[in-house]
Amino acid sequence: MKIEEAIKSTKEIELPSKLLINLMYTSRYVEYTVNHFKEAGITSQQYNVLRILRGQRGNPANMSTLQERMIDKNSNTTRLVDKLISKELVKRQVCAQNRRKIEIFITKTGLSLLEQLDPIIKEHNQRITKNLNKSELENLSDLLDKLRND
Amino acid sequence: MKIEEAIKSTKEIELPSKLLINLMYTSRYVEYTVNHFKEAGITSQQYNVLRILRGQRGNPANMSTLQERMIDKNSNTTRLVDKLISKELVKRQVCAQNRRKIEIFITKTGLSLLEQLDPIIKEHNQRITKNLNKSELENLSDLLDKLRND
DNA sequence: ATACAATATTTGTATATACAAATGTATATT
DNA sequence: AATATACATTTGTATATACAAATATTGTAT
Repeated sequence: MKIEEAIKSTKEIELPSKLLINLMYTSRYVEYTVNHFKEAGITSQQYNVLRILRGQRGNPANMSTLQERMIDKNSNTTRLVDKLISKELVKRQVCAQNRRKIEIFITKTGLSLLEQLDPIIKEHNQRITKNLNKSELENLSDLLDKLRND
Repeated sequence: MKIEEAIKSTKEIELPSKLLINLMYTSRYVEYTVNHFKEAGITSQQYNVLRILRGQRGNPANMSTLQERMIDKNSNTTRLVDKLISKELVKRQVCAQNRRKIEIFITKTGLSLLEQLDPIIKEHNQRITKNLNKSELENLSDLLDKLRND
């Protein structure tokens, strides 16, 4: 379905606006199809933080690093991490070198939650992008990169 | 900047996941660049509702129509409309034919707020998409349509 | 050493969102 | 007509988000 149809727009929208609406609409569409996180008892933001922490391969990340790498940068990282701590998926400790900094580590429990989600998410991601072949996926990703290029 | 760089991913991500991350990241990126709404005292969801109502050209929309056409469908439409009413940007009345339904109209104040925002948003949308030429924009929009096609 | 600015994170408070349950209205069935 | 079912929206409640102000720590200049 073309985006104009999807949002039932009557009159023609100019190209830049149309594209941006399409971008946000499609992004929301993709997010709505995901419910693995809810089943696992976390939010997508929390998942995102866990992924960043796993990517650290044993090294801790501090708050500012998390904030910088998160897809949705507007969340309140302190409270987001609080939630993960209460679920025992991460732990926190004050940085010995600089006590303003906090070091966040993913726990064993956190890692095994991710491992449990990995195949489900992989399968889902393939399914949701199934209409596009490899070169279209690459093309689309490149165009998004180019859009952001500032 | 390539998406891997943007989110500082160390190891290679498979294409479908990479694309979906890029999609969400870029969508958020675009949203963060917008602050006209805040200046106008509304949220982007509220703006979205106002746009839908203007698109009705004098005809009312009811709650379910708004919900269906909104970019972000998970908002609580009742309360969102409540906010707009308190700002006198829309008005609501019970449908005479079917009193379960509520008819929402945009007010003169709502319309002139949109008119005031129109050129600002148009200019901004052009600026934020300036790295892509016409055919790239079309191509990108088509790929997003194709992705969603179910 | 003291004062001051810079950095890193947390907290307070207001607002928004998610989602199930409740309400009120219309339509269909007996 | 009474009852059940479907429909459209609202409300309750828990949680999340936004963002400014506060706190704590460090580095730097006097």
